[in-house]
Amino acid sequence: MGNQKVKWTSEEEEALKAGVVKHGTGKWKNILRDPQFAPYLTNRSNIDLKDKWRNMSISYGQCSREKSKAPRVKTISSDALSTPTSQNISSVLIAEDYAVDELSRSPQDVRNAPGYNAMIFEALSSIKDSNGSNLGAIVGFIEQKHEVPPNFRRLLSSKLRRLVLQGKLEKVQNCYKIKDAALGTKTPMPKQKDIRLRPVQNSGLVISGETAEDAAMTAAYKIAEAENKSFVASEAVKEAERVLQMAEDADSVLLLAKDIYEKCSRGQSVVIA
DNA sequence: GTAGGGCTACCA
DNA sequence: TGGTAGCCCTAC
Repeated sequence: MGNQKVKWTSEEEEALKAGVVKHGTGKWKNILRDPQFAPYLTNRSNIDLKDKWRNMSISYGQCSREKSKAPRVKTISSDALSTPTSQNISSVLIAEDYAVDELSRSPQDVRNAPGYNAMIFEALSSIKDSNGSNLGAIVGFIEQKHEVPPNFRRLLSSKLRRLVLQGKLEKVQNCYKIKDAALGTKTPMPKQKDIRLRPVQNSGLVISGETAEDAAMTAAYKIAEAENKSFVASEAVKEAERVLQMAEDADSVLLLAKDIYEKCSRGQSVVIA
């Protein structure tokens, strides 16, 4: 509201990245004091550096499907980076390669997330706390049922505020609850049992007791949920295949070691290429 | 001094 | 409407 936002220049970003490589994450003051980077960061505070690094990290780890297995810049410990070695720096470079890979994804990939409104209503109606549910509880509930992006908490916070402004949710202290007026009207919690399709002449199907908008939203929610489950299942299969492959590799190595041991114990010489 | 959450301008 | 990013506040 009126506060001018100053975009980070590429020079500033490069200086920040290099500063993190040299000093480690969380050493924002040190980076600012470093004469190597200070000239590029004169307009930035240590808080700015922290926020920018957070945003960069979130952007790099954006795709939820990779979050459990791919290296993320944010996961590099500050201890490891505080004493920069070639190995540490290479970790950063690997992370940056990953970042480039992530950034090359279409923004559309990121935006094809399931309907958050539906998830929020689902969580609030399931938790059923008369005092409402706080952000953590809602995030926890949704995380249990859906794959969520790394920055989901921030997204959800924005979404909740918007719903409060729209009068669909009520915020009491730090807890959110569904406004009574919102219950049973628009943006309902999609429940399968509430959707009853009945055939009519000429037009195929209509939905009893619901508007077309409600039905569309419910359908979209269900599709998104199904796609989510399908994706999670396919990832689980891939992971299982990877583990199986690793087990087979380990077996091979074990057999080879056993073979070498037996030959050695018989006094034979073993040449390893 | 830093981390994390919230707010909000801005973009697609 | 969904999402991003910069700034601010507060707790530790």
